Amino acid sequence: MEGFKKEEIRKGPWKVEEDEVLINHVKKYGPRDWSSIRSKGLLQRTGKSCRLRWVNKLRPNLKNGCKFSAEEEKVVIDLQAEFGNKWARIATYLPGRTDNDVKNFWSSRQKRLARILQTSGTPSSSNPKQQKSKNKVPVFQDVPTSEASMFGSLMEEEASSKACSSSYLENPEQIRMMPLPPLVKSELPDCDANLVQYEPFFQIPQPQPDLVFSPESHEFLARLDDPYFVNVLGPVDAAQFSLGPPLFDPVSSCMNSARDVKNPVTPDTLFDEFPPDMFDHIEPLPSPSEW
DNA sequence: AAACTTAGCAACCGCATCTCA
DNA sequence: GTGAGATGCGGTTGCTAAGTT
Repeated sequence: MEGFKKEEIRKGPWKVEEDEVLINHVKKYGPRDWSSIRSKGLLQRTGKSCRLRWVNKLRPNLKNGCKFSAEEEKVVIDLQAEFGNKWARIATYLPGRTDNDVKNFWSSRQKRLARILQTSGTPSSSNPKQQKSKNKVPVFQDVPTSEASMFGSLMEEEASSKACSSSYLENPEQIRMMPLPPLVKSELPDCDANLVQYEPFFQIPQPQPDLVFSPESHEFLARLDDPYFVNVLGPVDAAQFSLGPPLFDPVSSCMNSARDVKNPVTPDTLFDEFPPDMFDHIEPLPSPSEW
């Protein structure tokens, strides 16, 4: 029985003792030879599992338990637009974040967005109470992934930039014109104290009782089912969002305060294609500090 | 207070790529 | 050149805490 147990591969949550063993292994041999941990009988975990645990939780200097700051959010959004779902690559621009962190962050964000989309697409259910429940998170089944992803970014950025000023996405001129709100230190306990977030300073108009989409909005929503949606919109591709080193240094940017957002190289121009009342009825999103 | 929903996170799985004998 | 094992990556799942009804 004992021998049988030793053959078993343990799965599920890691115990503190297991973490200690893993840490000791890394101290001795470095972050490699993961499979030898099991073959030596140190842990009943696969090499893959050990590596994942180390990379995602035990590695030094991880920002565990710290929510994404507005700046980190911006970096993820920008780099996702440029690289696509290359989470590991994106994570290299975010000190202390893992690909898993980025992936989870993006996934949550997309779900939120999908809900907003669904809500906004059904004007008849403008009752907020109805909207909050019953809304199974829709997957973008009718919209090809790339389009859904792209649209996802943009939709929410528009909403969040108004709702919580998470970082950017008003056009540069507007940003320059905007009186800066008072800065508040993030109150998240484990976070980098240097990270500063804005208090919300935009207000989204409350939903109208009888919401009516403009003809432009109807046309736009109809396009969501069009597999060639992106083509319809014109030359919108990742390259357009490219930030390029001269304009943007994600590493330093994410370590600086939100005040330093001065390179609004964003998909703003794309919004020119959107009907102006497209987002009028969207409820404000909570600021990132409230997630 | 209980039931239900949602968001966030940790971990697993399968596939791709790399390394090395 | 090739095959096996190790490693890396992205997608997905399942659990839990918090919020809502």
